[in-house]
Amino acid sequence: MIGTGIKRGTAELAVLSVLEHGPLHGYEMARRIEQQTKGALHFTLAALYPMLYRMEQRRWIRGSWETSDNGRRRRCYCLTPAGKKKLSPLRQEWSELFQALRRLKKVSHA
Amino acid sequence: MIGTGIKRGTAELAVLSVLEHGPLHGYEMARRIEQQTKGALHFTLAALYPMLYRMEQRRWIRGSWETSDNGRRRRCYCLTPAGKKKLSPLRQEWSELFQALRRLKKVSHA
DNA sequence: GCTTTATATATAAGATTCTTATATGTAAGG
DNA sequence: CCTTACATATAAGAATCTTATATATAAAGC
Repeated sequence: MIGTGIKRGTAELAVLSVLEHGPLHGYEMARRIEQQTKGALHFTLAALYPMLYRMEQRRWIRGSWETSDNGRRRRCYCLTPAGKKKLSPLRQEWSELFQALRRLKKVSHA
Repeated sequence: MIGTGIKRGTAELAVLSVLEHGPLHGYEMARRIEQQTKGALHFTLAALYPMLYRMEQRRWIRGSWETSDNGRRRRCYCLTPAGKKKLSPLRQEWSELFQALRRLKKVSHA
């Protein structure tokens, strides 16, 4: 597993990525992210909920209260057009970061 | 450039990477990281110094005061054996994180 | 001589974010 | 019943980051 919780800063990308597939509520997001990364990424729920709130303030995602079949209330989030637009440059940014770190390794080995 | 400052959490890896090449002081570390990553990674010095202090507390690096040729005092840091040992698993961890994020993209596109 | 830029480190204040623990409540399985 | 899974949330404190400021020397330009 990657450290404890999720590596700082990668959480937003992970959330946007799973939401790209379709609307989800917090608990399920955490479950899928953990499952789809085979346990490599683990969300702490207490860190996830405030983060979803912040992302909603920024209008990257939009939440609405739903009542599921079994009567449980839950907050369902979907990507906004703005959030969708952020995804591509955000991935690009992370990709550049990785390359930069690799470059740093190579040079320091030279 | 990657956001402002350096992406959270990657700073430690960057510092250990440049120190692998040989001892350096803070200012020079920041300069080299920026240069070697072609400006992709930028250190804010006010964030760097406390971080070096923390890494020293953890015994990953060791600092000593030096007086350079031109009479300026500066704190020179080198990797400890413990720090060297951390480098490999730390790189592994980041590599796994990247793979996990890619996996998340693929699945969400499926 | 004076000013600016580069070198070099550091701290303070405030904002943000993370961790750990706790609270709440329903539903399903044993 | 009791435990686990579902589902969200907050509080307290720790850790970290940003912006601004302080200090001081040296080199370069004018």
